[in-house]
Amino acid sequence: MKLRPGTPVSEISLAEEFGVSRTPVREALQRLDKEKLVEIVPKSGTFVGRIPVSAVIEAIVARRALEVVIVRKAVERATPSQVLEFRARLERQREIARKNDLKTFHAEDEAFHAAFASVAGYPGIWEIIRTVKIQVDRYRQLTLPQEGRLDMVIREHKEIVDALESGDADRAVKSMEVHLDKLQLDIEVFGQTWPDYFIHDREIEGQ
Amino acid sequence: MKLRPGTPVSEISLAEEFGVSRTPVREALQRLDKEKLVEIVPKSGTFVGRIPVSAVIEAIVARRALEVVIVRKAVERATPSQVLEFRARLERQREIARKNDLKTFHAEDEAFHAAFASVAGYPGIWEIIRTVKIQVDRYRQLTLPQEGRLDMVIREHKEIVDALESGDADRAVKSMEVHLDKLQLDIEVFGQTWPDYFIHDREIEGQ
DNA sequence: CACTTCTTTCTTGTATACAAGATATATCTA
DNA sequence: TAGATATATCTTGTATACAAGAAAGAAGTG
Repeated sequence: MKLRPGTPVSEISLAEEFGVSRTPVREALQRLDKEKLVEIVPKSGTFVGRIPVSAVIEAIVARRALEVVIVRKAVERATPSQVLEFRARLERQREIARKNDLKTFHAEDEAFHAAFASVAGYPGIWEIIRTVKIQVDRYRQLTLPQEGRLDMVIREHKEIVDALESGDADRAVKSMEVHLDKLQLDIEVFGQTWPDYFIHDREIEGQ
Repeated sequence: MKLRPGTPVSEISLAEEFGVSRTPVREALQRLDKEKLVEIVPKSGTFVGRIPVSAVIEAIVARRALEVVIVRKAVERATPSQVLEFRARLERQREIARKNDLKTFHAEDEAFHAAFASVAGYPGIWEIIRTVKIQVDRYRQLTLPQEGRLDMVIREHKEIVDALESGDADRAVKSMEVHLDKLQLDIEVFGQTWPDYFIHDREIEGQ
């Protein structure tokens, strides 16, 4: 994890680093504040955002619900060429997994899911998912990557693509649910291990 | 509709109106820009956002998916006192409907749905719904309120609460789906009637 | 030594001046 | 008059100066 939650990030130091004034830095930080990636405390300082535990839980729930809708629509609209593109993606994932390149694999995984949203004609819904996913990804960066996880993910992806190709919407939805349910890890326990990195419901003010 | 889409809203005029400088106005406008409520064109001007047709369609789909999750969880977690609060809300809605106070009714309707999210323990998901809902609400302000619509809404609300009270999650979900499906109006036709108020997919750039 | 109080220094919040591009207007030219 | 061109004026983008509060440190006090 590059920047530990709670680490101060002052506007002026960022401005100097990027060679610009405080104004554009401020605007960028305000956007990040809204996405809960930083916490701006008036007259005090700006800090790398702690991960709101409840947000992670809700993000997983929300993502699941939205991806189910996406995959159902994708089955309805997918063309044969698009199905073949998914096959290509699966093969690419296998190649990346062989090299054990986690960073690239994560990017390709995200592209895989984004592709379903694109096929479904729901780019806006993917945008929502991408937003809530950020906190989940941040959380997952703290967990150790499990042995054989990549191959498991690819098998689940393949099952979804198989269902897509067969045109079986219910099966595709079921596969997607199975795939996404793997994200439900023991967050509460984890939040107690690195308490400073997380923020619990009670601490959240306003809004 | 108070401000017609496309109407220019300059930073300096807003600053004078509120008696502050451009800086805080800019920050507010940037937030609105992200929510697609205004469109900031660099070096040109800021305008009241046109309603992205595709966003409205996707918003309805996304909201439906998320509210289904919410209502299912709400049935699971609702306490008797919370059920009674919903009964009180229904009665209040009837009172407002009798006065034909559309503005208040809309606020109460939103509070009704927000209450389910609260009971479900998903305030963050409601925040997502609230965000996507904005464009839908803006669109609906352009449609004429239909005769007897309020009574219909209340009946649908009552059906959801009845299901909640009986603890029948599937029935509650079904009722919510029926309720929300009423939002699916003929958007495409409408977008052609007032073309300037809307923005179609092709016109959207970047982001 | 422990505690309180005051001062200094840091942070973000706001106002303002200037830069740069887009757009509308006026002017020139055929 | 019609069109093209140049100018003026508008907009947002950026830099900087100052204000106000928070936080950390120093100094005083028991």
